[in-house]
Amino acid sequence: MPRTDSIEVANALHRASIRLLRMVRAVDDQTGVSAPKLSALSVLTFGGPQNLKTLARAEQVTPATMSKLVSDLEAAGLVAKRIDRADKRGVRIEVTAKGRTLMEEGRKRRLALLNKCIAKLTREERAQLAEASALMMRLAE
Amino acid sequence: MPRTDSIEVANALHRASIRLLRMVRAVDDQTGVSAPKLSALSVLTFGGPQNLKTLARAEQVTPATMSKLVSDLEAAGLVAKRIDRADKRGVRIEVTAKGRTLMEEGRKRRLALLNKCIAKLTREERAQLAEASALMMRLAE
DNA sequence: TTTATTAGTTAGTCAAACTAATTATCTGGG
DNA sequence: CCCAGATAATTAGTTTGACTAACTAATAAA
Repeated sequence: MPRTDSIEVANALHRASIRLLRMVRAVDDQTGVSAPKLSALSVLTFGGPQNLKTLARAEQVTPATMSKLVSDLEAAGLVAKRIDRADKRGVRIEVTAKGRTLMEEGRKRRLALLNKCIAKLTREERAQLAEASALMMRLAE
Repeated sequence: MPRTDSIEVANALHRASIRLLRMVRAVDDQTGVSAPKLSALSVLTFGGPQNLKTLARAEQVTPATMSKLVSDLEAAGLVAKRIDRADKRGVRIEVTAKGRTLMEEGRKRRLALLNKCIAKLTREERAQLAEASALMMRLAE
């Protein structure tokens, strides 16, 4: 039975989170695209086309930082930029077919990894983790 | 009732982990010491004095990277280095009193944050998170 | 219509990661 | 016993991603 006082729970969660993210990153590295770029690409894939400022805020970086990430993604052919017709200062950034393919391959790789670990858990344990995720989101609100 | 298939659980955990670490980092930033340095300091505090190679492995960085982190920590008076008597190639790195104080203050700040969130959970929810942490560690083995 | 604001980019800086090369020390096989 | 090779740490140099500040271009407001 694990300890349930705040500080112990927090430390355990902290360590576990670090480990988990490290494992996922190892798989994502295989795409050849860095984590910050992959993350931005993911936002564009699942959140749809958007302008630079919105994307920067979603990723919690400055517009200047995002500008560079996006221009690198564009050079790699993973996103396309187009000037916003309504406001010519703005750009509309969207994922290309190549970008989508890369994301899909990443998803497959991640799934392959999962079949080697999460699948080993029982249905009950998976449910436990799913509920814990919801609690963690509530915590960090 | 959250979904329990692998890919959904994994995505939920991934997002939750990112959020949680981001929240903790905001507090740790107040120490004025960067996350990588703070992490190394933590290993030294709880794992005791050790040589550079061991510390580098614990933090999963190259000895070259750790060498710089440690020399910065030394310049800040948070750790002390001493040549190993048994093997003069090696150094013994240990936390100073100042380093311990900083860690302790960090712990207090983190606790203060926790009293504003984890404490809001019920005893049962905390137990749930504690068990989930253990599962996450098993996942990432 | 002039002034202020907003969107994005560019330039320059910094920290932290890496690899490769260097220095100093240790160790084992002839 | 001693030298060749291994090992510990550091140093040099590069890359990436973060920042701020300064800039251009376009829009909004006075």
